[in-house]
Amino acid sequence: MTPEKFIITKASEAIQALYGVEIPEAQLQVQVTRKEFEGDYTLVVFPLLKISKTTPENTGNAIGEWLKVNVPEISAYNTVKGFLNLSFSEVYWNNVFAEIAAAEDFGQLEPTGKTIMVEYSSPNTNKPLHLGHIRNNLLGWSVARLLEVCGHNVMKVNLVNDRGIHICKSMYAWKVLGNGETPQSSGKKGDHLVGDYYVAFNNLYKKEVDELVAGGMSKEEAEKNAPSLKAAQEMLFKWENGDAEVVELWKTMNGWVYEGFDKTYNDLGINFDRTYYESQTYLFGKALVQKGLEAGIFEKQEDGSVWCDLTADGLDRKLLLRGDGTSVYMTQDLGTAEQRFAEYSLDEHIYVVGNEQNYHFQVLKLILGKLGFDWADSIYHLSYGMVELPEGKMKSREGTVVDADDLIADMYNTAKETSLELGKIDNLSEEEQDALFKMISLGALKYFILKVDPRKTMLFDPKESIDFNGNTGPFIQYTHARIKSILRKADEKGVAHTVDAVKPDSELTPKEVRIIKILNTFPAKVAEAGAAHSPAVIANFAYELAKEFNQYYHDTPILREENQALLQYRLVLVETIAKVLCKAMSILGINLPERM
RNA sequence: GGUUCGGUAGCUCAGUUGGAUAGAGCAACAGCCUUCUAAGCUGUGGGUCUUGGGUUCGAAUCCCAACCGAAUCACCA
Repeated sequence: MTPEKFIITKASEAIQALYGVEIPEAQLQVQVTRKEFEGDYTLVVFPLLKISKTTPENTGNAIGEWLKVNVPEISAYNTVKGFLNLSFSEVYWNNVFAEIAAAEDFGQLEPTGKTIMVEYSSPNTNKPLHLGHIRNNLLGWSVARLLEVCGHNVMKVNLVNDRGIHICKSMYAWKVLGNGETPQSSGKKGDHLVGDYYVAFNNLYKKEVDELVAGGMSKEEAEKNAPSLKAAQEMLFKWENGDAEVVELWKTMNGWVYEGFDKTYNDLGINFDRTYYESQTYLFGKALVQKGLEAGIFEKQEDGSVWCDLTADGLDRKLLLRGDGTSVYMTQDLGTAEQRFAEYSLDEHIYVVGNEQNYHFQVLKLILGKLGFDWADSIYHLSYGMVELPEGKMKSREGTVVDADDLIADMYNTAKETSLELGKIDNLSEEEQDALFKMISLGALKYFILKVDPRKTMLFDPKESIDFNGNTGPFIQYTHARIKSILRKADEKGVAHTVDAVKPDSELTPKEVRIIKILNTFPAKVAEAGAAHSPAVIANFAYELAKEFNQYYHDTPILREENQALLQYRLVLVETIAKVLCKAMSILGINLPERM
């Protein structure tokens, strides 16, 4: 039971005893006591004045006195205005800490038996990943991990957009301009190679349009009739009809892209339990449209196109099948959702997709509900904000995208430079150093992205590389390395650090009580983060804990403490901090080093 | 125009089931390494929480209106 819950329970007993009134627990408010007042937790007494029919001070004092006399855990109280500040006894905090320190896997919540699918990443196969994808990938992976820690069964899936006109554009450009270039022949990473041809296509297309316009054609006409676009459309048509040559080229070039993506995913430390390909799912959903037509939910126009009228729900009419009977994105998503819920009997399905698609998911949910699926409400669009540059949005056409691989490499170099400059790891081997640089650079990147509330648009300034000081991943990694260094030295000296050192009457400094309080909030933070689908909550928790440790470390002797009982207690305390930091950071996908 | 989301220190961000004097980091300035890792710690300065109303013992937080910004409203995905 959390201290807050404990106080609420006891306070309602107090009110029952003092005023003979049964009070709903929701009416009792407990918060952490502000640092300028004495106490651990504060009961807000304003809402109780109607019951006590006296001043806030009298009410607070009466309840405080009752609690102090009747509840052994509560050792003191004071009332300031309408706030009853309560202090817990040292015995209480020692017991709390002993439980945390002895816990097998503190912060891991009880299994819920629920199955949750998290779809994230979902790239197009015509260009390499950029910073926006990084946010998606890190967020998706981390939320999945967070939900595991919350006790759910989680399935991570990727839906690769491997077909469509955009891929055909790369394919066409490669065919006419590529001279058979391959990743092997050029040494380029596959996704970058294909991306280069996508750019080449657009240049070619633009040139053709300009020429047509110069020849007297209207801009609109020219954009439709440029030969390269016609050729790409022709390829898409051939692909859909199974043309052997086109399909072969499509397979080859997608293969290059997948190799490239795999490397980037691997560098980021993310993975999936299952990968879907749109080439295999893009026909899904047509049966559902038929069903909706029969049920009278959808309507067919004279040209054969099928629509869903959502104007009554404050939205517009939505197309579900084109006049020629081919499906659109929405059609496929309807079918895919049905298929997944049926196959895995999901309790929740989370889509990690940028907020530019809010409308799409609003419509998706609505239509699934109209089709009568009771699981329509179990769909959750984790809508995250864009990553912007100081100049504004990233635009591939203007060459302002921050490439994922470049960024990862830059971070690595910065981590290496900083580490070598500080010179604390000279005795590590080359391999160990390399692993450390990776860990630190990735820690900095992941923390930078994940500490921000997912819903918010965030800013990235390429000119100022991501920080390694202050509220950052490396700060927390450094904290961990410090603790591990202490523990190594304790082991060398043969000083024990087991939970046995924690006794009910162990003496505690105010700082130690504060640390125990913070540690104790971890499970609640995990639950809160899970409910909000926000790893940022965990990042903030880890930072607060690390900061608290660094202050403690600065002015409290640990290894140098001469009193053996105190020394051992403190070792257990810092070791527990390290464990909790590891668990918390594992939710963000960040590893913590033994030394740095 | 409709819908959705956002606006907190110079910059990047916390804080919103309504609570006491709104917090961190960066940047600036001033200190702390013969002592457990200075990627650290301490201090100083920096705020009409976009604006105006309302609700109440109490509002950054809830409601209404306005202003500013973003996204979206395709026979694209």
